[in-house]
Amino acid sequence: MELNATSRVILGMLGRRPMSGYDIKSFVDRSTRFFWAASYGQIYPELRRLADVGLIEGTEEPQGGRKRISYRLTAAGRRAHRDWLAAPPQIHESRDESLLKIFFSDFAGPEATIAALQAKRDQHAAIAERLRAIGPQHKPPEDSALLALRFGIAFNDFIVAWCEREAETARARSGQPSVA
Amino acid sequence: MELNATSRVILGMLGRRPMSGYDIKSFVDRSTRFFWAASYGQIYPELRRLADVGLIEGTEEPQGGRKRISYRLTAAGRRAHRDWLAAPPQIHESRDESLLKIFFSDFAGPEATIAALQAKRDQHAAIAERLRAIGPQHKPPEDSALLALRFGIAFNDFIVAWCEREAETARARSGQPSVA
DNA sequence: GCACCCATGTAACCAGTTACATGATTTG
DNA sequence: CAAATCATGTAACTGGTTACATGGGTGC
Repeated sequence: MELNATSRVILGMLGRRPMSGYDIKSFVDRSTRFFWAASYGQIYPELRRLADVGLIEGTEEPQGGRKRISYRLTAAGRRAHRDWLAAPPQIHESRDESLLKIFFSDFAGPEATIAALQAKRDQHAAIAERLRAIGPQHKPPEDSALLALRFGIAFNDFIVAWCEREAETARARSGQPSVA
Repeated sequence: MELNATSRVILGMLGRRPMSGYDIKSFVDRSTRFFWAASYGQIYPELRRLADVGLIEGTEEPQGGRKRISYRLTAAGRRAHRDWLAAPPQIHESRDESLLKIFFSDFAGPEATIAALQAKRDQHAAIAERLRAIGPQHKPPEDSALLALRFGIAFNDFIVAWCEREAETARARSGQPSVA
């Protein structure tokens, strides 16, 4: 029963605590979004499929007249999630337009390379800032989730520093003195 | 005339030199693949579309009885490419299964977190190695392409070091002494 | 002669986003 | 009472990969 990409994050989230589809979506948006997104169009059909194959089970828990289905892992679901965790990671895709621009930038001259480096710098500085902002709000929920957050921050900070350094040397090379 | 994602890499490649669809595909596979992939199923239809809207033009240059269409940028294509380079980067997507595993790893206990860190480390060490291998083969073709390569290497090296550091502290925390 | 590379192209499929429909509840 | 939020769900679309079909050229 080949699990697809979205089911990984669903199983993972339900491994933390029972959740509704809505909960999963909003939690993903506040946590894994930067390296693993999911939309309603994926989540709801996938929840049904996972329930059909017995990896999760849903119980209706309406809040007043507002319907709500809370899902949790079954024993088989816990096993599947554990097995996935133990298996070597496969997927590592990225589409990085800022890096593509750097790659091609000398088509428009050395100033374009510097501009592309600065644009990338700014982009990652903004992400690092957003990641820092979500840090304190969740008080230590689970260790490894915070570890992933720390990774995101460290990693974006690294890119900011790298871009600054390279822009500096590129600026120096193209004759313009560095700071003033 | 909204350009799609694949057309960016096509325009960029043709900005370096005239190429066939086959050339583009194999060059992408040896260069931008890690941060911007493209498949034949995207490239060939897109070449036709770009030619239809006048951003590129193709000339048939059969090599013996083997057919071959070489494409190059038109003036409009050069303009479009330059405009794109100058615009702020938008797309920055990633799907990182190794980080998702770190995120969820404490579901299976602290040893699982350490294992996930090591798995991520190994993955990026392998990528860094592959990037280093392609470095010298292309002797400085264009500066900014090499800059992007250097970015890939630095960035993967950083992740390797980060994972090692975190695995170390995690190991120390879980009682097992670090090296021996 | 076989395997492999050059070269173009498409059909079938899969994954995923966007935008909408629907409706209850809460909050200002 | 309006707007935001909770909540589920789907249809239409977009983007993309995989796998195949086709055929000539090159090297062993």
